[in-house]
Order: sequence, then structure tokens, then C-alpha cells
Amino acid sequence: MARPPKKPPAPAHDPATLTKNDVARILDDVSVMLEITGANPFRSRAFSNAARVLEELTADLRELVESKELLEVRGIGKSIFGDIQSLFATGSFALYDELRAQVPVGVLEMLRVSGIGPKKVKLIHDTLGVDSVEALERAGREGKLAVLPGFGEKTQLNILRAIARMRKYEDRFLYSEALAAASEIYDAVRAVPGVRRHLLGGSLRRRRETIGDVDILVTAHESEPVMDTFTTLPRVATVVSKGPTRSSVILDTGIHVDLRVVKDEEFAFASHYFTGSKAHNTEVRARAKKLGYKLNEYGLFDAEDRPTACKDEAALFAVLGMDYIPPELREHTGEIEAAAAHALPRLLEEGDVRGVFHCHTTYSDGHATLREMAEAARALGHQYIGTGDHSRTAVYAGGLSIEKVERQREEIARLNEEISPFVIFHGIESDILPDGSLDYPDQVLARFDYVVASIHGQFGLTETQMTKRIVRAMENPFTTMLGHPTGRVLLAREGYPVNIQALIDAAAANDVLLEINAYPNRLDLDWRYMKSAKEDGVMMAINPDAHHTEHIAYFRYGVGVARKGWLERADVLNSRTAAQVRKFLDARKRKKGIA
DNA sequence: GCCGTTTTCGGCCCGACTGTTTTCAGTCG
Repeated sequence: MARPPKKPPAPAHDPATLTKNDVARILDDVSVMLEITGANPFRSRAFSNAARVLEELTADLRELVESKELLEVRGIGKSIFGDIQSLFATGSFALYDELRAQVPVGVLEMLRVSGIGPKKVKLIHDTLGVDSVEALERAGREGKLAVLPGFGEKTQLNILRAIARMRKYEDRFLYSEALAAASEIYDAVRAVPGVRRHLLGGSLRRRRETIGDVDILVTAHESEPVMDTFTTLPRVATVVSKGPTRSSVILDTGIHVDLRVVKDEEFAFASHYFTGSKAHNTEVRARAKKLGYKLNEYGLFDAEDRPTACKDEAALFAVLGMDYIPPELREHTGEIEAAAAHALPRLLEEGDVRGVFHCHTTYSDGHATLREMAEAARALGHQYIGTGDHSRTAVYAGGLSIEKVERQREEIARLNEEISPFVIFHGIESDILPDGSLDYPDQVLARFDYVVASIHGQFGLTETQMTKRIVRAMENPFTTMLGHPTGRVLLAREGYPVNIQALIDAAAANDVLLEINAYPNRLDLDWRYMKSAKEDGVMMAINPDAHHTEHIAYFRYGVGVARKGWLERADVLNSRTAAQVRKFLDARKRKKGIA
């Protein structure tokens, strides 16, 4: 690059507090900086692969490095292992320092402007000295971009528009928001005459907790009418591209939507391809190759390039020697091996859920009464609902005094007689106090059907302190479930620092359930940890954390992430009948000696 | 830089679309 900064950058990270996600981000940055500096693209890819691999690890990274077990992980070789080792020791490594000396932070930022990639960024930086998004915008306004080789008026305009869009909109959306926006477009597109099969694909179909863009796939004899409708829908703010097989638009909410039109006989291959994930697809293609096929979005071809017909995805998987892999599992976390060994789990389904726990009422900060919540749950076909109002320390949320707890218990008893066989379980969401104790005396805790213990304050502890605090709460015999285990708020707030594996261990050791908080901006426990929690014998509960009657249906988002976490019916308490839940809770109390 | 029933070198996914070209490079997914 043209002008490296004078002094070498200071270590950018404190090695003591470096997390797995920090390391992944650094490796990603290295990958991007390698691209910009024109290094071997496969070397760059090796770093981004390694970053992805780290993101999917559930064990403690620091321990994996110390025990050298990380070297066994596919995608991490000796060199990158050494870099990570160095990161934990010194907060940096040689290549990282070298690259940061060459590529200013602002240049990395420029890559986030859609439509320009490493080649253009390098050219702009080298010839104009532009080193930030702001400087890029200025250069565009002054017409300096249009005269660069390979650029033109249109490219310049697109860059300026992309910067404006980037400023105006988030680049990711909650699953719930993206689904609402996508459904409207999807409905309009599949209503076009001539459309035969259709699918909402991509990360929505895989039920990721956040969504980058929406992929819609349809089959139609003629693509033009479909594309014309799609690109002129009222919610479409910008048409990014339009062609016979692929068009791309941006909605007024900032969400990107891609539409692909293929022939009917290509549907199986295209739907697999456009569902992803990218990592899953790469693995499946590699498997196809080993079996002597070539797989792409249009078909499966043998050595003589003859196509193999597949009427749907199940047929495609079958040809490749695999059971059908549900979309939620297609994240390259062992699903391909399991499908080949006919060992995929039989995933939890919405219909398996017979009731939910952890619902708020007007006793604390909920907006509906006990009766209204119970009736709403019954209308969903549920057999029971469990409350989970805030405990007394949560004054800001109308936390229940002991006297209010008693009143609620009496009302629940009365209602239970009236609406039987529907059952209301009396639970509480007890704050975990700073020292790890719960928020009521034992004799009060003893009278609840269950206790959800949650952190709501004092987020500023270190990971060790926070882990100790929560584990202590889990060791309390009255704690039935751990509420939103990390406290994250998607797209807004990272979870508090905590050793999740230690929480899983504590859950297994103390027979404590882990909550799958199904509120759409939490989805906490993260699905990435569910498989190992399940393998450790931990049971989970899908809790909507409802504050309105409509929120009870959020359990569906919980089912989505539970499926991503490989959970089966037996792994969640909600699949049990009201009588079975009562029996389970009673047995647990007897075992703990608190009945 | 990573990987290996195509093993220690030589691959590493590849097709669609745009904007700039005048036959293709860059970007994206």
C-alpha cells in the first residue's frame, strides 16, 4: 500500500480478556487485509475459514490452545494455531502487526460499502490516498472516483448510494422482523401466474437468529413476469440488479431480498443450494465429488455430465447416501456425517409443545392478567402455562413482594379449579443477587412450583466472578431453571461475560434446566451450545418470557432454535403433559429434599 | 494457509450480474 503509518501499532487487544469471538474477528480482519494487499486468495480464505471454525466451537478456546487440542480441529493448521497462541500470550501476532501497519482501519471499513471489494479499495487507496468511508464519500462527490481506470459515472453513483444506505440501515435483522418483511414479498411473488414451486430459503429457512438477507426461489416456465412483479413491488426501494434468473432488491426497511427463478426440474438442487449454509453446501458438494458427481444449483451430474433427476431435496440427499437433513441443521456442525450414518435426531416440532413457562402477568410488568394469559395459552392449544413474574429486588419491573406472591398463589389456585383441566403453574423469575443468592427466603421459594433464576443487574463482573455467581445460584436447591443464560440482546448487547460450558456443567451436576428464552431478541441459550448441553444430559425449557398474550406464541422461535440445537422431544420439558410436568417438578423437589 | 481413500504437491465452488470494456474484471452469494 502507498503510505504505511510511521509507528508500529500498539497491541490492539488485552490478551487476558480476549474471547473466542475476538479471536475470530481478528482472523477475519487478517483475511480481509490479505485480500486488500493482494496476497494469495487461498491464504486469505484459510484465515476466514479458521474464523468460521472458531465461531462454531463451543469449548473454551483458551483451554483448547493450552492443551493443543485446537490443532486437531479441521481448518486450523500449525501456522494459524501459532498465531492464536501468540494472541493469547501477547495480544497480537507478527502477520497481524504487519498487515495493520499497511492497511489503515478506515480502509477495512470501506469494504463494508457494498459494491466495492478488495481490488477497488486497493486502487482507491493507492491512487487517491482515501483511507476512510468519509474520505471515500468526499472523493465520490468531487467526481474523483469516476475517472479511475475501470470506474465510471455509474460506479461512482452506486458507491455514494451504498454509503448512504449503509448509514441509514442496519445490516442485520432479527429473524422475526425479516420473516415478516419476507412473507409479504414471498406471497406477492408466488401469486404471479405461471409460478409453480416456491420456497423461502437462505438463513430464514435455516431459522438463524439474525438474518442478513432474504432468498426467495420459485420455478416458472417464464421468468420475466415474475421478475417484473418482484422489482416493482410497492415496498421495493432500490433495484440492485435484474436478470432472467436472479434479481436483487432492497426494501424500504433496508432488507435485501434476492429472487431466483429456475426450471421446475432444477428445484431440488436450487432449493438445497439457496438454503445453504455456504459451509454446508461446500461439504455436500465435496461429498458429491467423492461419489463421482458434480453438484451445483442446476443439477447433479455424473462423470459423463449426464444429469440425475431428483424430484425434491430428500431425493437429492438419498442419491448422496444421506437421510434428509432438516434445513435448521445445515450449518456444517456434524449433520452430514450424521445423515450418512442415519443418525440424525428426530427434531422437536411445534406440535410437541404442550405448554410454556416463564410468563409475566399484571402482577409485575406483564400487560395481561393471569386469566387472560391462561386463556390465550389455551387458545393456542396448550394444556398449561407457567408464570414467571419478577422477584422483589426488580423494583423497576414491579417485582413481587412476599405478600403479592401469596395473593398470586391464591388467585392461581382459584383459577385452576375454574379452568381445569388447563393448569397454571406458579413460578417466579427470581433475580440472582450479586452474591449468587436468590431473592426470597427459603420458605417462600419452597411454595413455588418452580423457580427461574435470572441475572438482571451487575453486569460488570469479570467472567470468573459472573460464572461463580451464577453457578452458586444453580447450586441452590430451589433453582429449577437458569433464565436467559447469557443475557444477550441480539443486535444490541453482548451477553455478560460468562463461561457457558461451566454453566452447562453446573446444570448437569445440579439437575437444573437451561432456559431457551424464546423472546425474539434474546433466543438465549444460543443454539450453538444446545447440542453439547443435551449430550451432557441437561434438560431445557422453552420460555417465551411473555409480557403480552400475543407473546406466548414466541415459543415458536424457541422451537426454531431448539431444532438448530439438535433437540428432540425428550430434551425439552415443554413436550410433557401438564400431569407429567407436575410429576417432574414434584420428583425434583423430593430429590432436592425441599418437598 | 490448509488438507489428504485424488496424500506431501497441487488444488482450494462457481455462476449471475454490472459496468466497464470491446472480451472481461470485479463483486456477490
